[in-house]
Amino acid sequence: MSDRTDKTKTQLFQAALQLISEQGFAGTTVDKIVEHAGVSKGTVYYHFKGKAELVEALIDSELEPLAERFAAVVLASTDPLDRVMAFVRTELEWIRDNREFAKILVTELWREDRVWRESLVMLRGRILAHIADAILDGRESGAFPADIDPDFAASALFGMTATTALDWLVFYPEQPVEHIAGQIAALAARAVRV
Amino acid sequence: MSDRTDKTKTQLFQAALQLISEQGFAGTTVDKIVEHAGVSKGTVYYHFKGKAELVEALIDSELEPLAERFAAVVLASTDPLDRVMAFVRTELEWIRDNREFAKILVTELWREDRVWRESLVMLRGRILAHIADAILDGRESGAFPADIDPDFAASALFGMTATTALDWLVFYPEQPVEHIAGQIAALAARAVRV
Amino acid sequence: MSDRTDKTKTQLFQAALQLISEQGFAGTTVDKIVEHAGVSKGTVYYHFKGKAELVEALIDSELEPLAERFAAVVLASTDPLDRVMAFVRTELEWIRDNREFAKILVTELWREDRVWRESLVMLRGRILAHIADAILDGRESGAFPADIDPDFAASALFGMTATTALDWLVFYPEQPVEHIAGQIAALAARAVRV
Amino acid sequence: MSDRTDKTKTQLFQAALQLISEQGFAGTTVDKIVEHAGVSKGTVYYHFKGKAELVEALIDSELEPLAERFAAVVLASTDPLDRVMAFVRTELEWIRDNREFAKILVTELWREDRVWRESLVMLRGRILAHIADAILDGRESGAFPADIDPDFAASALFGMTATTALDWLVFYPEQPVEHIAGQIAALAARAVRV
DNA sequence: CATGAATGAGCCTTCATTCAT
DNA sequence: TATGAATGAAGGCTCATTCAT
Repeated sequence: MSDRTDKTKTQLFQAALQLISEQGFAGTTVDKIVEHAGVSKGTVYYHFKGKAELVEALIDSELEPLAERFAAVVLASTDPLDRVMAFVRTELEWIRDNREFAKILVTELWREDRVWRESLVMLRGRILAHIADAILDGRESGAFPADIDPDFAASALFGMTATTALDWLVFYPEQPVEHIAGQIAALAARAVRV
Repeated sequence: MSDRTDKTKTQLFQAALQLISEQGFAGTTVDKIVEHAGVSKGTVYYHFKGKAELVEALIDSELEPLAERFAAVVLASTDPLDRVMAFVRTELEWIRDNREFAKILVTELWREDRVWRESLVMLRGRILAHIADAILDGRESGAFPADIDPDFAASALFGMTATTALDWLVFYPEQPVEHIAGQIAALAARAVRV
Repeated sequence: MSDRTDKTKTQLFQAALQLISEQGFAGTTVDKIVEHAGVSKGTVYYHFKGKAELVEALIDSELEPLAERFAAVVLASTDPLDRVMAFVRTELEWIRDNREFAKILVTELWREDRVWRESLVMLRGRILAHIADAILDGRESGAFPADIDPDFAASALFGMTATTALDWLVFYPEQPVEHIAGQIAALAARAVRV
Repeated sequence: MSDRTDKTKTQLFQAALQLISEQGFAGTTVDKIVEHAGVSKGTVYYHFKGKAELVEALIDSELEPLAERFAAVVLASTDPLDRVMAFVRTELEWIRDNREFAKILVTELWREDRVWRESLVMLRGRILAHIADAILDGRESGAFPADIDPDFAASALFGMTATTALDWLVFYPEQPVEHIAGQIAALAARAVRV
């Protein structure tokens, strides 16, 4: 992949990311994307099979670093609760910094007719595996309830954090992030402890 | 509103509900709806201003009973924890029985370009107010932590239940509902304890 | 099918026929057709599944009368040679009067990727069956050679007439039709004699 | 023209010939051709003015040998009927061996909007001249009818052979070639004899 | 109250061609 | 001599909406 190709794809990704977060996938036309990116329409179809594949590539390129960040964070400690809290904090920070992209993820994750769904599901699996692992550790060491289902709890913590953060950012954006973070952390910590 | 009007609207609602739950809002054309409903295309525009208004009316007609159900459930007890748990259980049951419609709600709630968004936000407010009220009671009675933010906790419990239930129904549909219910209830109960 | 629908389809057929005979199928855009027909673009897609289906319907509507004309002509006599000559003459006249449409038929008949190919092949079969029948009669009565293959000879006479007529009309349009007719008739008559 | 240029053009010709015979001219994109030929897209425009000129050059390169073959065959004898029959047999063999290319020729010959049409028409003229010459000989020697039009008859024989052969190959490919050859030869022989 | 033919703006995509390297 | 990224005009098609009946 040449430098020129690299640059063009980056421009397309940035334009698509901004527009889709603002107007959704269906509402974002290829015309708008290329106008924003400053390239011609045919360029999209030179680099990608179509609009959907462009978005798929965009999602992949955005999510790969995210998955790695989660992995690093969760592996940074050995204490189960620390690991869970680090995970929740990281998720929260990421949503705060990528609010629009996070909205895309939530609204697209359960749609079964999207070509990039597989990417999202795979990513979700990789991320949740880390946190489920930490919960399993905590359950076995007695720090977490004996009857907790690690996979399920991981899903619950992830979803609670995501939707709550979005709710707050969308409906009450004036609230300081620290307050949200503290509240989510407190709820999460209580939810898993014995 | 005559009987004939009533019947026509009902047919349109049923067709739209089924199709949108299967193929999304954008994927559901007016043509498909009227074909399913067994009426002509012009009929939609005789009864509604357009497709969006039809969906809005549909959502209103579906959600009103839901809001009332939540209100009744939460008011049925005076014990804070009972009220919270009843709420979670009701939400779970509703998602289980209206899985596709629940998907619509989640994927549409944060989209700011939908005409029916106001309906959804209003509904969310009404529902969350009940549970926030219960949490406030619990905080004041000492049953729940003193530093819990009722609005925030309500949002968190609601979101956790919704996303987790959907996760499970979509990704692991073979899991028995009882298991999900038990795990969500346990997490929720722990999350609000002192 | 209402009167209005009838009228619209007729307009579309006329426009498509003229344009395709002038510029071929691929060269004839839907935009051009609707402009010529005086209707809007969407009308094509209201009445037909797409451009190809419009052309298919057009071909069907044009060819049906042609097939009937051939049938009537061939059945008008009982003398084998008369029947064959009447067939050749009719084919020639039709090509002379529908020169452009005839070009379409020849250039499309052997293309295997056209949706209307089946229509053309069916028509060819129906037409050739009549002439093959006449040739078989002639063979059995001794008027035609004993070893002549009726199906084959029918195909040969049909093709000879068609390509020769087109050749002359396209390459030497100044030649009087009578000369062509006489020559073709003489060749055909000799070709089947004992 | 360097060796490299030669090799590149040959690769492009081979790729184009195969693809066009399979998918037609319009269905064969420059992208497909260069991919098949293993060269880059710009190469086509370095060696040719465009797609059409590439095809024109291809047709010229393919047809030149064919024209020479016809010339040689027709000139190999002095007996008019032998010459005519040799011509028909050669045409038939060529169509049998180049079935797809023959289809291209038939479907393109009457289209007036192709840049290579001139090539085809010129070729047709050269080929038909040979056979018309033989027929003229036969007419003057009394072997053929006195009122036969040589140009016309040449066109008729050529067209009859071509369309009949294609008909058979396309619609009844299981028929042995010998049967077709015998029938065409018999028809042709009868058609021109006194 | 209902119909359904007609509309047309807007969409995604194709593809021959250009041009800087 | 060759490359391949970029171009943009043009095409077929969708679909919410209108309107005469």
